[in-house]
Amino acid sequence: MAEKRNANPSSLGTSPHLGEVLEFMQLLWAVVHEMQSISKRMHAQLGVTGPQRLVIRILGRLPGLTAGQLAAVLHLHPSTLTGVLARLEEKQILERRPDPVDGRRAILFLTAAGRRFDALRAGTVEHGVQRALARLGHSHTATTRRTLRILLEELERTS
Amino acid sequence: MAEKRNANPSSLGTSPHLGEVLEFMQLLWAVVHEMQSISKRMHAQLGVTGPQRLVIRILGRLPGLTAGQLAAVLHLHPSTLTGVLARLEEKQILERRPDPVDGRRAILFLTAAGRRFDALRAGTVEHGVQRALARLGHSHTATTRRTLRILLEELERTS
DNA sequence: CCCATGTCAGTATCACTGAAATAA
DNA sequence: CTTATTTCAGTGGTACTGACATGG
Repeated sequence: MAEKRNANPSSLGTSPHLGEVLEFMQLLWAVVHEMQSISKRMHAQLGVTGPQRLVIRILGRLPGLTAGQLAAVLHLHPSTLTGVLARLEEKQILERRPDPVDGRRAILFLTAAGRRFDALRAGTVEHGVQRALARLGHSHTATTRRTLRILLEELERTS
Repeated sequence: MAEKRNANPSSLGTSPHLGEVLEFMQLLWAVVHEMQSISKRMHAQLGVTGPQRLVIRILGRLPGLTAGQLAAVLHLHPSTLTGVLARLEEKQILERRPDPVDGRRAILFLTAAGRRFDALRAGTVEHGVQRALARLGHSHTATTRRTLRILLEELERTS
């Protein structure tokens, strides 16, 4: 069964028949899919998904964010974030307190358990990204970041 | 402690407090999320999602693929592809014929309706990618493709 | 008998739309 | 009253694991 591991990738994985844009699409969706895949594995092994862990990491750096601010950082719809936060609160990873200044808002903090998740590295998406960045080197990393930002901008324009 | 941290709210999107890897993660998840978002909008407006359309585009170029081959091209688990194909078949976009050579296999073809979807451009993920690639230029496109491939490899190693 | 191909059932997260509740 | 913030209900697609049917 390990035999089926793309015996000849050059004919399928990078098929010359697909054309530049389509090949790029294939690659992009493969990355997207792989991120979701790892996210799924993380959930089975560690108990949190990729997006959930990103929330944890960001709150570790910026405690006391409101839900709306966090949604903006993540480019997420507020109603999507609600579900993510509910799952994290259920697992007692995150604490939601009412903002004393503005009662509509919730401000967000990690619990002690949350800080332990913040410190994890093995088996996370981040771990793979870290290796990729190391392999790319510092200048390529900056270039890639600019490229991703351009891609993101143009995707956001597709409305 | 009465430190006012309400610096530019716009600096949140590119916050300097996050660090290189975490910023990269944020950007990467933003791209992933935007792809899913557009996919959702496509489904509402055109009737097919992003992954479904990628299947259509690839089958348009390579008709007669088997399900297993297609799963390999897409880096998808066969059982995931089953659902995608079922939805496309239901919409009569795709036709599944038994392989005359090997009865376990199904070989896949677009219907006439499927070929119309293959020709669409407006409002698709591809359209945004195309604009981004045009903006990047040919040499940068090649660089980005290499970078994505490295990223994909390292992500796949996160098992 | 054993392996390969593919489907099916069950489970969970994400991502939206649209409406509603609450507070500024 | 109007606007802002967040939650809630409902819908659908993706992605797996593990079991299974069927053909080579």
